[in-house]
Amino acid sequence: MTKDKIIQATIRNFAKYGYEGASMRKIAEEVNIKPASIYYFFENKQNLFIQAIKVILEHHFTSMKGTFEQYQTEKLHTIFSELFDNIVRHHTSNQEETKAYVLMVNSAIPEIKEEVRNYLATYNVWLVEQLTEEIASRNPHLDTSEIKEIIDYFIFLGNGLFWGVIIYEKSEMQKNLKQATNLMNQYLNQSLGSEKDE
Amino acid sequence: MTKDKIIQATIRNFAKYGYEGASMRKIAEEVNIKPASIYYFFENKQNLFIQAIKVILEHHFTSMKGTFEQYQTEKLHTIFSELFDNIVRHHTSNQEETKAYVLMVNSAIPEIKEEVRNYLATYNVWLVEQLTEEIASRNPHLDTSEIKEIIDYFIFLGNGLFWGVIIYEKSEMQKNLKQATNLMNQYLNQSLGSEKDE
Amino acid sequence: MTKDKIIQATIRNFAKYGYEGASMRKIAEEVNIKPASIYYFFENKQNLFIQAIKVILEHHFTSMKGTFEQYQTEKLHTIFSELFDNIVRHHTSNQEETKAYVLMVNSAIPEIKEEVRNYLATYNVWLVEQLTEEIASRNPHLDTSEIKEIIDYFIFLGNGLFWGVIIYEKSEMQKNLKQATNLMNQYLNQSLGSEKDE
Amino acid sequence: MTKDKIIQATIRNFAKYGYEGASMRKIAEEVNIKPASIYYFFENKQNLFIQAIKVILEHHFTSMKGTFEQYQTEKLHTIFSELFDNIVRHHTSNQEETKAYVLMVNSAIPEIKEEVRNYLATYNVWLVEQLTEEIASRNPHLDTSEIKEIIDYFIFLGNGLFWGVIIYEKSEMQKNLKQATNLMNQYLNQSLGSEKDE
DNA sequence: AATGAATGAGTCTTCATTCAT
DNA sequence: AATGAATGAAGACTCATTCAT
Repeated sequence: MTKDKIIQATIRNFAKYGYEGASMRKIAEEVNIKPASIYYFFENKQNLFIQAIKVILEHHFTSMKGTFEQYQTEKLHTIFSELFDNIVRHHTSNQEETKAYVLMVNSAIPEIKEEVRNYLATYNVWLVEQLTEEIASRNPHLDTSEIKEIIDYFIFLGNGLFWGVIIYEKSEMQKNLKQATNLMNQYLNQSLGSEKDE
Repeated sequence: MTKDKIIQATIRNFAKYGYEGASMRKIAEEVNIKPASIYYFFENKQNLFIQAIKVILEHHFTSMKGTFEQYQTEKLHTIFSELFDNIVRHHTSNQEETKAYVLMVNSAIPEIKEEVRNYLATYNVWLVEQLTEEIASRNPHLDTSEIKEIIDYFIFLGNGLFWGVIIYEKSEMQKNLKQATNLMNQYLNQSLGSEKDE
Repeated sequence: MTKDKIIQATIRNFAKYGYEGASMRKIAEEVNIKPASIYYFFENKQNLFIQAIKVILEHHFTSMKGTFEQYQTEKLHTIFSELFDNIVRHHTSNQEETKAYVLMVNSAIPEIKEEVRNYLATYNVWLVEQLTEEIASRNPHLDTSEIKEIIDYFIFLGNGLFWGVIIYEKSEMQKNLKQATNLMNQYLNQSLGSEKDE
Repeated sequence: MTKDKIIQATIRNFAKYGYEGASMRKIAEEVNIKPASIYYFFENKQNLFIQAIKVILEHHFTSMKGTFEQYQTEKLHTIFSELFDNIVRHHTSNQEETKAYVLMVNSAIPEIKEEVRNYLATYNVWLVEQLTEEIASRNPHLDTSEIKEIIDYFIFLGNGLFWGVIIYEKSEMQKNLKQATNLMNQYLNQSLGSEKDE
């Protein structure tokens, strides 16, 4: 479908050139249509880019949610480790979306920045909710703030992984992945005491 | 000096709008000169931006080097903790340079990307050299690969801090800073065995 | 009927934006159809506008003719006064058509200008013929050129009324209407001598 | 000077094609520069047209004021007759400005319409003030409302002349001019009684 | 050291129009 | 009778850059 192809080309061009650097002409060229035709599907450039962004963010959410649901019943160490793994996997295999995401985060277009910041907030809420439940059910003795701290460490390590994907080659990320997992396990073990977390 | 003012305006505009989004006209406006005047000091747009980038990277290097030299003689835990602290301090108090840096890393302009990648490599070599020396002198029993592993963990945690500065408010970074320090200390303690590192 | 609705929307848009400023898209929007659908009824933009113009001019002619026939048998003063009244009434209650008319008169589209100039000429001939007959029958002693002069004064005062409708509010036109009538009566009385005009 | 030439070309194009029909490219062509160069002198299209309009209106005011001052000391009949003469002379010898003026009066661009409406109001105030003084000084027995009525008749007849310039050829306007003068004199004589107005 | 004037190339966008359905 | 999809041409405007002064 033409509309989808336009979105995909927009993501590619956004990642490569940024919002201002990307041009309707180049996007059209990649879809093998004329620039004017884009305006049949999208109101204007900003609108097109916002819709492209929504696709990227939904894709990210779907990916993380899928992983979470798949490993929900495993032990905590596994859940965290698999989530780390998915962060790296998702972003390395969707490098353009990831680069676009980095550009969006500080976009000069308020609507774009807003869109991403909102997503980040929503995603965070979801993540905290899900993880809180899994941690609490496995460790009834932990209070809310202790649980929140564990999650915060997880998120912090996830940030390290994310930025790694941006500056390192895909192949180098295995090392980072192992580091994140090690540090998280180490922290978990200490934090949960000597008990097993099941 | 006009030339410096142009560089500073360029950094601000680069951070805000990216390379393509930044315009000679706006930069000139901020310096209270006419666009044509910029060409007295800089060959062209690309050249101007490359020189601005050099200023940013040198500034970063100076900052990190300063911290390193200041705490070089302290114990390892302190060195790492102070370096983390400086990462956060430098980037939060130079947000525009930091945002510009994020844009440069994947710039569509090869010369810009190259410039940053080269710096990153150089900086890394310097960091590894310095840290290797300090770690080795304090832990003669560690072999090269063990030392390298410690440094890698440090860098990984530094990446988490860096990305945090981009997406969180300045005030939230203290939590991240503590997390990085904790994890590093924990790792160091385990990695260096039960011995003191002095 | 769709075709009529298109014509009406065209008149509205012509009045508001002029020929070049009016767009097929906006016209279609006002009729709740798609631009492509207009082409089922009209060959192209110019054709559509010419047909809209014809509607405006026919409407004007019908209006003036109606008034003339209604008061044909009255005394001259009344005929002129009622015609003035109708000029004001017709144009104030069809402001869009009137504004469109003003734009047409000097349109850059030769076909449009032509259409209106032809109408103006035809209308003038009709008016002169009708008025000549009525004046002559009531004043057998007047020769052709004397009659023509009376008509010319009437037309001149009508022009003043017409332009008044364009630049003044509807409410202000009563004053103008009275002025035209006064001046015409005054002129008629002097021109026809002290005799009654019946 | 380039800027002036642009203004003149703008007036010509505005008169011929209207605001939307006139294009920066055509204007530039007539001045033998490139469209981009216009933007060195004028912020944008609207701004350019507003400045062109100001030139037209100032020109009109200068013209009317000049005539008024020249004949100020003559008897009333002469003043009115010369003002009529100047209305016709000014508008026939500046047909493009006059046509532009007609388009402005109902422009879809609020700023343009506003500009002209403001001028019309200001001009009217000036005219009424000047004429009031001259009429009053020559006819001390007239009260304000009687004076105002005379002026209103003058303005009404002026409107008829103005619209005549738009729809008739220059050569036909002599007849209109004579009609306006006759009607005004006739009205003046009746209005001022049988007395001389000096 | 700075700029007024100018421009070619390119930006996003709108427009009238077409044509298969 | 109507439209979804598409486009060539043109619109206003911006941009980096030049060059004489």
